[in-house]
Amino acid sequence: MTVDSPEPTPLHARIYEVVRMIPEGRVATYGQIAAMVGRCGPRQVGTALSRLRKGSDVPWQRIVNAAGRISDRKDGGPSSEQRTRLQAEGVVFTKAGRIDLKQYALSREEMLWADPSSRFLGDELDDEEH
DNA sequence: CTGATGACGGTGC
DNA sequence: GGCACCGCCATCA
Repeated sequence: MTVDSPEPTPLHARIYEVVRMIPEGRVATYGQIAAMVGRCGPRQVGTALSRLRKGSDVPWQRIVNAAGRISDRKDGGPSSEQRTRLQAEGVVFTKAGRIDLKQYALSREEMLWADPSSRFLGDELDDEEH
């Protein structure tokens, strides 16, 4: 191949690895992924996902923004494919087109799966509804 | 190296 | 709940 393969940077590879840990039927916010990966902001997560190649095994549809909404893409609107794929996993959208993060997003405990040693949750545990 | 960009988040109103 | 601003930071031209 004469063309150089768009090999993901180490950071992006790490992000993909974390995203793959999200169970089917659940979601995570860009911020959560960033916290789990560490040393990167939410934007890097979005950038990494935007660079995914079609047919990748990364469940990119499970990443939504902090508002529980599907982020708009450069093209303009939100990805309809993302919504379809999430609904196929059982994720329910509200009438306003939003996902109840309290119900579907990863809990603090679940975020530890990525890296138990990391203390991205430096704060005290509050009483999470649900 | 410098500047622009982007699938974002927190805060304030 | 919604909107405007600013901050963040790896990537890319």
